[in-house]
Amino acid sequence: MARVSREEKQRTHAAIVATAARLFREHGLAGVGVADVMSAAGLTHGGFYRHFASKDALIAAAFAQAVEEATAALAAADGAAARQAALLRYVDVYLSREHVDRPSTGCPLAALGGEARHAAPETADAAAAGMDRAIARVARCLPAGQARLTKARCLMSLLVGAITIARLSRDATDREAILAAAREDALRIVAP
Amino acid sequence: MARVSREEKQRTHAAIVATAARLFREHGLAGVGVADVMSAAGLTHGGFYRHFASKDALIAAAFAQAVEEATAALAAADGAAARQAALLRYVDVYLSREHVDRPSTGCPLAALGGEARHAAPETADAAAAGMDRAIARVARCLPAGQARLTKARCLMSLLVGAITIARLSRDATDREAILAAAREDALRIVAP
DNA sequence: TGTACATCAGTGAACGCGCGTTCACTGATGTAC
DNA sequence: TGTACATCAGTGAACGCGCGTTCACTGATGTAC
Repeated sequence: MARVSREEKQRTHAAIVATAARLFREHGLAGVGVADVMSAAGLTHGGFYRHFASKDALIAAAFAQAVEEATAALAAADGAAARQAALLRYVDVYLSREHVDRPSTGCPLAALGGEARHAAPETADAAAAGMDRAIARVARCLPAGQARLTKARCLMSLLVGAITIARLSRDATDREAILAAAREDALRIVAP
Repeated sequence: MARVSREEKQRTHAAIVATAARLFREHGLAGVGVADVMSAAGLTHGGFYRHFASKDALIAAAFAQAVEEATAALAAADGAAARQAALLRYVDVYLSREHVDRPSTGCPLAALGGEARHAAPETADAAAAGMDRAIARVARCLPAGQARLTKARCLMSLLVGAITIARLSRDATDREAILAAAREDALRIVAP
């Protein structure tokens, strides 16, 4: 194939990021190569550097994109009631069996938070910004006033840790128990 | 150098595991090579396979060793008062700035929990067993009866998540705030 | 207890594979006249 | 509006490096007599 139009390039760019966001969350940063992402997006690896300066730049973009998607519903909620409902749903989806079983479409903080520390500065920066954004969006959906940000930090810690631990478990009953335990405490924070 | 005595081999073995446990927690599983571990232990990489069948076998051993060390104080506490004190101290040390800054001697669940999922089955098994052991040891130090295991699962989730998130943050004040938020909730679980 | 021999922990070079990155090339897109 | 030329998205081969693993070798340890 040869040169494609500007819009086509933008579509290709978006497809690479979306594919990367999925694959990195599923197999980890070290477990996915540039060629893997490109071929999964239906391209050859040579063209990658027309879109990104390095694998780390792709990781940074994929991480930001994944955070954006995972918290979009929180940001979209308008009005006190809608916000609380959005947050309750967020917690419910977060602490679900589906989220444990399918990291590829879930929270990137839980899937990649540990690894991001060891990546290039730009990736670590993207991870830090994504984490801040996620916490801010959770905080936005908590009742105004009294320690909103503190509650959001606490809730996010609980959610990320619960999924991390549940994914490590080899026993389905234990995984459910971990989710249930976290759900109980999460609701105590969200809807006291 | 040539063949060494059996005791010397045991000492070498222990040194390799200890060095690996430190380096893996600090730089991640993919960030540390067999040669890195061996040279940090004062050896050459060729001898590695007299001790382990593969890098994954080393990771499994290092993970188990790290869990053992990180939770030894909990297992050693004897009597109701000593157990509660041990758990309070565990939470305090866990949610400290030092733990955020120095993963190399801290909890392997927080440092490697995310990555372990992508490793070989034996490594994932070691991680699962280590997680179970940590939760069991925390549960053992909670007041007997009422939902001990549930509380332990919830507490462990909170701790692992808080450190994961705090380590992502690029702002020292935010890191402290995350720890403080988690500490508050942790104490509500441990000493209601 | 002493001696001869087998074992094997540790060494350092080498192998082989994967992967990030580069590059010459193609031909459609975009632009200047 | 049409034409000539420059640009550049995507291709596929190749490069180079790192790293897990293997291997021949050394010489002290361990063992059999």
